[in-house]
Parts: sequence; C-alpha cells; structure tokens
Amino acid sequence: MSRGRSVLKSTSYEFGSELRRGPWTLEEDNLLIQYISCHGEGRWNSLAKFAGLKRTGKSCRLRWLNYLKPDIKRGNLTPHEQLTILELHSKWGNRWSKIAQHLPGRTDNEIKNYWRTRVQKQARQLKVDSNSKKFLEAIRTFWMPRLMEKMEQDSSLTSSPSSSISSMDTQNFTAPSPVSSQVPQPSSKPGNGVNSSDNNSSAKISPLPAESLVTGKIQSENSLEDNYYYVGSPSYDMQELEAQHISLSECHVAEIDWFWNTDELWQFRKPGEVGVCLDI
DNA sequence: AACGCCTTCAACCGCGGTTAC
DNA sequence: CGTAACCGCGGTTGAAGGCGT
Repeated sequence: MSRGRSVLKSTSYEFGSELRRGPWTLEEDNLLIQYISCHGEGRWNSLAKFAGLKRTGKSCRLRWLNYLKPDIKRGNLTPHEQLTILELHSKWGNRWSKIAQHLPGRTDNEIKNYWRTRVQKQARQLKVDSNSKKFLEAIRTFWMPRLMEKMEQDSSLTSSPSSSISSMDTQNFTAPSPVSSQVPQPSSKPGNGVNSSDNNSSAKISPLPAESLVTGKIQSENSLEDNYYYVGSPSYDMQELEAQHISLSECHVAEIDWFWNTDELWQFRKPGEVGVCLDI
C-alpha cells in the first residue's frame, strides 16, 4: 500500500486545476469506489471528471482494476497460480492480460511483476535468457513438477475437497514433460556417470530426479565442506566413497546443469565443479 | 545506528487498436 | 474516409522497505 511512487508530481489541467500523480490517497480511493458503486466502471475520463478526481482516466482505471476492485486477491501467489502462470506464459508469452483471465482475482500487473521479479530472477541466476529454450525446459522439467508437488502437499494438508487444486485437473495438466522419458539412463560403470545423450551441447539440460543421483557434501582433502554438493552416478555408494576418502576430483560428477535436492535447486556449470544453490 | 545495495510492486508511459463523430 | 478521443496492454520506473555489513 505504501509502496510505489511517493513523489507527487502534477501537470497543468484545464482551468488552472492540476492533475495529480503518484500514490493514491484514502480520500481519492473512497471517491473512486463510491462513484463506481453508483455508476459502474468504464468511460474513465469522464468518470475521473465527474467523481471529482484530479486524475487521468487512465490512472483511475489502473487504480480500480489493479487495487480497489472488490474481487482482487491479495497475498502471495499459490503454487497452483504460479504453475498456471508458467504454463500459460510458455503458451502465450507476455500476454499478461490473457494470462490474468485464467487467474481469478489476480491482475495482469501482478502477474507481470511476478514474472519479472521471480521468474526472470531465476533465469539471471542460471545465466540464461528467460525466453530461451533452455530456460523454458528448466521450468518445465524442474520448476513445474516442484510446484505440483507443493500443490499436492497443500491439498493433503488442507484435505478439503474444495481446495484450489481441484479447479485444475493436474492429471491433464500439460506443462511438465514426463521426466522419466527424458532421464538419461545412468551407467553401471563408475566413471561413466550420468551423461547427457547430446554430447554436442554443453548447455543441454539433462533432467534427473534427485533420487537417481548420489548427492553429498563435497569431500576435500581432510574435511567435509559445508553447503556444497556434488552430483555423481547412482552407481557410487556414498558411504563407500567417504570410506575410501575419494576426493571430489576423483569422483565422476554428472554432466548436468541443475538438479533438485529437497527444496533446493542446485546448479553445476560443468562436470566436477562445485554446485551453487539457487533460491526458488 | 547508519549506510548502501537489492527486491518488490504501485503507478506511469507509450503505443496500437477501437470507437465516435 | 479521416481524425480525435478513448481504452487497454505491455514495458518501465522509482520509492519503500528489507537485509547485510
């Protein structure tokens, strides 16, 4: 509420009065709400004039649609809503208003902000373009299944038949590609690891369910370092590795870019490199 | 406490499409 | 048909607040 532009600029208006800009005051909000409750929305320029608001019609429309309208939902987007945004954006791109039509109570502005602040942030962290195929693939392969897991967790917690998940049939939800079809089969030979089938493309994502990987803290010469993970072939036994004091350089690290471990997304820029945890 | 950097999001801007005259 | 006004959309801005040092 208190966020946004607070510097009140104004522009000259007819008959010497001025157009207000910047954050809306409570009085302005009340004027707008009262006027719309009596006369309905639309015809924004004349609405602004007759409601006694020294605002442009555009400004009134924006304030109403993005903030004052009674059915506006406030608060964080649910996993279900996030999933819907990711799915619809992959279909339609930056068609925010079209996407918003499928999210009752959410505005195009809110969805746009979500995309720019959360989704594009991930792309930056992964050092890929948010419109790239690679990032889209990461979303479909990693992010969407995680959101679906969260939705299932939420629905089992609430155990309400009318929970938000019920509004979308997750069985028929097309977004996440079936992971199993994309998982490269791990070799049984130590050292062969979990390679991508496409050796030409170092940028290719090789989606792997975390449970198929051996993950663990990196073992350096004499100690286990905190907060780093390596990813290895499932054919390795973690305890055996530790027992043998096999160092990171001796481990085969899978040629993957990302993997999920509990609630964390880890990025590996190249095999053998220390992973970086990204916040989702 | 003070400062600087980063993130969030309300609000503005410009443009293209639509409508009214 | 031309044009001005209006409307809606997507991109951008910038202040507030959070957070680390």
